[in-house]
Amino acid sequence: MDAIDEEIIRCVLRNARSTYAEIGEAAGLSAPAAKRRLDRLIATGAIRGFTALIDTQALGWRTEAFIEVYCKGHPTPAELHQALEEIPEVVEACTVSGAADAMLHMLARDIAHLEQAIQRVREVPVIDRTESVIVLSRLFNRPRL
Amino acid sequence: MDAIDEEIIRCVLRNARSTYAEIGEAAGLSAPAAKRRLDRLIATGAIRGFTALIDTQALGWRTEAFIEVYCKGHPTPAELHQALEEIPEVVEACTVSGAADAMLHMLARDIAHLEQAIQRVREVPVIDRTESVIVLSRLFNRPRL
DNA sequence: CTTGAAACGTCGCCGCG
DNA sequence: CGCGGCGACGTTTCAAG
Repeated sequence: MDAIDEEIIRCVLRNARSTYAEIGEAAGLSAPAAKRRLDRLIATGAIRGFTALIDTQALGWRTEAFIEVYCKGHPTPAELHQALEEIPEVVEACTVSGAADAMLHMLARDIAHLEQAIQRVREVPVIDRTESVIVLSRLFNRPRL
Repeated sequence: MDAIDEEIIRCVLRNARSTYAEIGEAAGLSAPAAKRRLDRLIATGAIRGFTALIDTQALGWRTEAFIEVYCKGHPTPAELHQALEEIPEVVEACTVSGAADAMLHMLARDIAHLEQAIQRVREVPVIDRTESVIVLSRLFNRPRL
């Protein structure tokens, strides 16, 4: 994990479909060397995968919300993980400090769909109640780093 | 935008570095046809780009937080956008319903770094105060859809 | 790092609905 | 006329030296 690896990460963060020659150029390496570095970053888990940035608006998923989750008792992170992963509208889930136990990021086609998905969250036995914050407009969403 | 395009999107969401032959196989198309579809999805903006999923833990960015932002007066989304985009630790920003005006998702190396970045957020003239929720553990983070 | 063979990206052309 | 398949050529990948 050195400056060259960071340069490679910056490159695939900007465009995951870069060729190894392009990655190598960005990092000052030949294409085969760039491939070995990238393969190693994937093998060690520093890079978890490659994905596309989808315009959810264009696909009709226009409704987004942050949901604060309050639990009954003290469920383990693993229990929450398992229960919430079953709900595809939950895009992101974290346990958090403060009054709430967890924070969810949810994505749905419309308000009706969101309501139905939140209903499924509330039906998780260990979850007591939720507090929703609806997203009005997404200002930006930066590729990390 | 039909079922074939959705299949292509699911494929590149799962692995943005898929070859056109793989994308085509997933969608029931030949490689050139898959490329034409993918190029069109990019051209129309349905696909905004391709990026890597980085294990931020492995790179020493271990501290994450959600920040509720309360503003003075009624700034436009554009004003907030411009001010917040200057702060690289702000990974995501949305205007929201409810008591707060905006919700930020921030990423930092450690608590000291986060504190310093939140300080910069507070120095934005239009921002009145912030409320931080520190992420304890990330349960999951799903590629959307 | 360089090499050479295999795989892939890319383009033009043609056929179909 | 848009859309998909096919074939061909230049480029990229990738393992061996």
